Amino acid sequence: MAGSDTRRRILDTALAAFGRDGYAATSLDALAAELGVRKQTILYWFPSKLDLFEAVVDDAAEGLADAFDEAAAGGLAGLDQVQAIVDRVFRLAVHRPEVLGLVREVTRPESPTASRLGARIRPLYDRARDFLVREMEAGRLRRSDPAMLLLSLYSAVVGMVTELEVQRIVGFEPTLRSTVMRRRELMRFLRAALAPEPPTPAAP
Amino acid sequence: MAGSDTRRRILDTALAAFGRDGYAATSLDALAAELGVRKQTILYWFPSKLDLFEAVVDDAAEGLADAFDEAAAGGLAGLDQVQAIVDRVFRLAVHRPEVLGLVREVTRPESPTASRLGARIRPLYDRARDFLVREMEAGRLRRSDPAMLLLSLYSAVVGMVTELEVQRIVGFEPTLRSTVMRRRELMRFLRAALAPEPPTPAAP
DNA sequence: GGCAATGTCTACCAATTGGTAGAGAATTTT
DNA sequence: AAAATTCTCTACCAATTGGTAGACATTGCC
Repeated sequence: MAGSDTRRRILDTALAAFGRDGYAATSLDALAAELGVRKQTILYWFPSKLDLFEAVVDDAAEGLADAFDEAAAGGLAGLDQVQAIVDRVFRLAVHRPEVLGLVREVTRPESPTASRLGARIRPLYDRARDFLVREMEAGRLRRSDPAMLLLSLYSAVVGMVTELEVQRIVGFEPTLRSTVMRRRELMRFLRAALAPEPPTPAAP
Repeated sequence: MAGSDTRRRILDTALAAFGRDGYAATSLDALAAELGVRKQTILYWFPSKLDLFEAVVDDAAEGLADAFDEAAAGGLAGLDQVQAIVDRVFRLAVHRPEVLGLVREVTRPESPTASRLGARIRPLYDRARDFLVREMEAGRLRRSDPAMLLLSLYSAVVGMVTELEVQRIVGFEPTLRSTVMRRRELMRFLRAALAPEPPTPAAP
């Protein structure tokens, strides 16, 4: 069963390449060269480039779901749970940046694979939404439209994690240290935005 | 001077195409067909595809700078100024979504044009940073690392504006109405995160 | 009218693309 | 050991890619 190992290696390398360079800029030949294998071997395991891409998307979605499951397993509440998820996504971003790069690639307007990722991610979205509603009703998070809030969170987290180049432009070399700082600052930002309103302080 | 009009049309169409489909997925032939012209006409005005792309990036950077200038011209302070800029970026995103799509394309890891956009955007960044520092010192914005804060803002705004597909996945059809809602919700988010701390309310 | 500059075109080209056909190992099954 | 299955390979291919060379038209200038 050395073959199934090949399949796994193709998926991993393809995820990295698609996530880094995008679908169009990744050629099967280049991928094969990186794998030390012929292009036809790839086409044996995946009948076409698009099929490969879809398999990669499924694979990445699974990875994301696992990460979320792990972060949600602690059964935390309110901002602590939010923090746990942010931490987990950051960790994913550090040692597998391709995954989030791929998300960015798939969520391109008019991408035919978008709905595929959507279907895989939908359960995560529903769970997150339910969580937010519950926590808002319990008064542990500030009240607001949960769907909108999720978009804000998604944008802030993925953006912060993904836009490495923007950070470089702005003068942050993405070291491990700066990543820790980024995560801390992001959490401060999120805490400020999400903390329940204080019980109407006396007017100044 | 019909030629200079052609040049302009090429830039506009290329911006739309690069911003929508990305650099690699945009072929000169397709671009030419969309323009009703032969590929060689494009190569007459821009010596190579990369040259065209760089010109497009410069063009987009100019558009962004103009938008910021316009939003900053009012000389507002604190959250009002932030809101004015967010409004302006949203307006840009509604009637020229390609521009932000291009930003996303350029800020891909290892993109050779990233530094180009960076150089063009740098003055904007410096101005924004100065503004934030000033407003924090004046007590009109919550104190925090201005560079980090800018990244948070950038991520939240661009993310919210760009990730149309994510929104579709999540069930938001991007109508004009929903865009207004998104902007409102984002501003609520930002206000909560940026408003100066209230003068320590009495402990509950 | 002649002439030079400008702009768009036709005709190619070499390289690369995703993909097909099928040979030849290696491994498993019988 | 023979046969069948599984896997990777070589050999091609048609289409598309970015780009070159140069003909042809149009325009403004003298």
